Amino acid sequence: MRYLTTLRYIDEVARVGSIRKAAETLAITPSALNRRILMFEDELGAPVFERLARGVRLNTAGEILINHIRHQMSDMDRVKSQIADLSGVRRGHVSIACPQPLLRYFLPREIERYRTQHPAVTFDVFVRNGLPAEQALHDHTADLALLFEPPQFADFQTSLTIRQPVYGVMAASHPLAKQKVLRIGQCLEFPLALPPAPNALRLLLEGLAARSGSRVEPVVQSDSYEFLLNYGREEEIVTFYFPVGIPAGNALENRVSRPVDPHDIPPVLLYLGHLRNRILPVAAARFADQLTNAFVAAYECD
Amino acid sequence: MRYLTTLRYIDEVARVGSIRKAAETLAITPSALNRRILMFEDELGAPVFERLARGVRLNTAGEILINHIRHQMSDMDRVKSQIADLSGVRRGHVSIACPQPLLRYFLPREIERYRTQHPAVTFDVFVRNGLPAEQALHDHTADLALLFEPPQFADFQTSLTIRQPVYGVMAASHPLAKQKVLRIGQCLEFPLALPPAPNALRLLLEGLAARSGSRVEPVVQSDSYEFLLNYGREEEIVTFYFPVGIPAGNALENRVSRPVDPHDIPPVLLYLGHLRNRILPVAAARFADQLTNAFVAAYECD
DNA sequence: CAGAGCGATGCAAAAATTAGAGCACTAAGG
DNA sequence: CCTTAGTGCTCTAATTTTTGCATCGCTCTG
Repeated sequence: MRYLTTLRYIDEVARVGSIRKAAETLAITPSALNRRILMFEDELGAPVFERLARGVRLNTAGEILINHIRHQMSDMDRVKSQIADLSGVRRGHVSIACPQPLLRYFLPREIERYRTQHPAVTFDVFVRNGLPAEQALHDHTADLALLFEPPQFADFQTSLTIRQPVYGVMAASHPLAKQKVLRIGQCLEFPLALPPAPNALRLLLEGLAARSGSRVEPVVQSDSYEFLLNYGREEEIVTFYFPVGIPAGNALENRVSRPVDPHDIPPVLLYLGHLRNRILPVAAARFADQLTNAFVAAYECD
Repeated sequence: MRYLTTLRYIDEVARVGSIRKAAETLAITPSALNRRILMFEDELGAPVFERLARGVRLNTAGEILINHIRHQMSDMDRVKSQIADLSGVRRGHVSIACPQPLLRYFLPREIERYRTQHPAVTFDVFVRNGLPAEQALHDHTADLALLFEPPQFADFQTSLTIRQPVYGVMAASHPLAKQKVLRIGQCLEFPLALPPAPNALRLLLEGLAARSGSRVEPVVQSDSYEFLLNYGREEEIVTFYFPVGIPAGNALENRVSRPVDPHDIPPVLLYLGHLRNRILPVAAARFADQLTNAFVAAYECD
């Protein structure tokens, strides 16, 4: 949209922190870009950027403005998709920030399902959990976010909470694999593979261990579940995972998953939500509906 | 704001219903205006106006768009006032739609009070009740609205409900003036001066009368409280009014007001609110706060 | 203290928007 | 059935706005 050019420029300058650099990616001369900004500030009646020796930075007014700008731009996208929607085909774009376990099978399946119905809708999927995911909503890089950690910001609007009991994952030959339900005490006796500290599950386990006087000392630590799940085919390693990451029929290749007794570890909560006060594009709203239905059908939700 | 020019033009065309007419008030050639619109529609990928023989009219896409445009424009105003606010002085503009009784003394007093603190803030006050008031919010002619009728549209966000017991108003020489509290049965025995039908109070009285088998037959009927209150200085007329319209100390010149027993007529509700999902300009939000405080201090509120 | 990097500015060139006149069409009125 | 007034649309030339280029002055860095 042509009339948003100036706003788009300002957004880019704010992101990059330099008029010259922004000018490059915008395929425009720094001089032209600079003038646009000066004019805009003049019209606004107040400067938007602080001029520093090494570039520019948003001042307080700029922060207010950039917020408005991003809101406005994504709102225009929504309007466009809503209008395109009138003519029959659903077009549009959905951008999602979510933690890794969703990427294993739940989200791919859901997106495929959605796209068979609406092939003109495109998707962006970012691996992000907790604060970064909320941040993505905030700067409009994502329409929807899923968090394992409880929302931190007031402008995260939770639309669904999904209870995710913790599952232990191990080799099929593992001694624990014979049991239907795992007790946490047993699990902790085996070598563990765990994600590092600011992770919801990790914190939960550490809290639990601390209460019983012991400590969680994983032998393998990684921020990639991909890695954790593929490690320990031979060792008697135990790791943990969530139902959303485990296909129906327990089909993790060469690994098996067993629920941990919920009395030992309470279910972790998965939050689905979006930016408060934001009207989602049609495609995103519909996809959120579909996700909600899928979650509700498969797990306990609120 | 320069970048909003096209949007402003489209808004005007939508209001006037003709490109040529809009061009006049916008001080521009119809040809230029027409091109802007065509270009915009082209960018958008869909027409916004239906072309009729006598002008243009928004189509469905246009309805969606115009809503976005108005929202966007008033949102920019808000941002501007918020930014101006940073530099110390509170500037801005507040636009209010409210029913007549508020204009008598409550609103003038409150606005004056607000303006002594923030002289750079200007006000628009429109006499409007019920649907027209909600409509004013909807097309962004008003930031705040007060209604005696319960809100009809889902996008009216009530921020305060004020209970307004009904008062009977009559000449000081009127027989009923001797009483502290009026019974509705007594009132209905005297000639009445009332507003016409779609009025909250009128409907209330008719409902009451119907239940007791009688009918309300006013001898004088007017949609102006101004008139109703000034009529009947000599006759034994009774009319009704609300506390918000009655100055402290009961200082209606030559008239007296007495509460009707609340068991006979339940208090009428006055709703203060704004458009849902709209972030109000600083000035409007602050003024709404002040109003709320004033209402809460003087009347029963929820 | 020199150099690199930055935003601001003056001026001419390029791109865009605009005005003016005229066209094609529709709906009413005689 | 024709006229007339009103509408949106289109073409070209004129005008306004925006851009690019070269350059300045400033501030940090090494």
